[in-house]
Amino acid sequence: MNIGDVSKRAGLPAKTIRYYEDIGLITPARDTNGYRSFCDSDVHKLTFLGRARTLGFTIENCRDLLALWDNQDRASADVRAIAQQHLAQIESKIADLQDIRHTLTHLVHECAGDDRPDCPILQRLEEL
Amino acid sequence: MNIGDVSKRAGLPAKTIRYYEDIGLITPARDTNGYRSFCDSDVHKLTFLGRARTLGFTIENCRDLLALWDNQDRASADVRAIAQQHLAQIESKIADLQDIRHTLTHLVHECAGDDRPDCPILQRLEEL
DNA sequence: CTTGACCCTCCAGTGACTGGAAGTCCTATC
DNA sequence: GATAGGACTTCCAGTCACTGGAGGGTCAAG
Repeated sequence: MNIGDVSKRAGLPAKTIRYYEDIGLITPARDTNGYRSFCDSDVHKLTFLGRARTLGFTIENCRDLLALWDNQDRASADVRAIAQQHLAQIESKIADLQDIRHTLTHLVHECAGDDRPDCPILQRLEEL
Repeated sequence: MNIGDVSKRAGLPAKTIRYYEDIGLITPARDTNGYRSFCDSDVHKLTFLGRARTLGFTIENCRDLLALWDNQDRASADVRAIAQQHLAQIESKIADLQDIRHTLTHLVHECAGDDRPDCPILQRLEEL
């Protein structure tokens, strides 16, 4: 299977797939003409990667998850640890953004938003 | 005032301050020895920038906000528009992350997290 | 006169791609 | 057989907002 088909099947841009090969996440075979020749397992891995990335796992997380996925002797605790740590990061990021949202909402509400120059947003950015 | 003092006062790393000069956000004077010589207005601007960046405004937003801040004839509506647009982006990012959190929480709860290989997290990343 | 803290510039790297140039290969049509 | 187009290849550069480090100049204290 060529990269274009795989791209459609896995839902990843061809560029991204080449990049994943570059950094060693996949190692597709090559045809005599130099074209990458993907097998089902490659497509499977790429789909897996796409899902994991959608959930915000870093590439290094993905590398670890793929290794565990490949390893039949894995302990599910190892997978869970990665997911749990990632979850904690997501939660802290949400909290940060919620703080920011709070402040911004406040500022936007306070500002008249007309053609006069007086603006509490700018004032608060000075004083905050 | 030298960059070290400004760094403390504005709460920004010296590296960042040099970078902000590089990209034209500030233009501090120079002493005869080549050292940057910051005036109060520079420090004021840098503090403003620090605040805006903390709230997640992009550098280009900051550039616009600084210009409005400098411009006594500004309309507060222009400032508000920038803040409002940014707020919308923050809110959409929060929503995305909350979706991810939802899924991840689910997965983590389902996984036994013991020394057996069976792992619903990996399964779901295949199927999802 | 030396030590150590501070300052300077310039280059490279981060993460995870993405865009584009320049060239090869395959397939279909005339 | 020529040609047009699309798909594929590699390689280089750019994104965003810094950050780290090398290699060197400057300054104040002892």
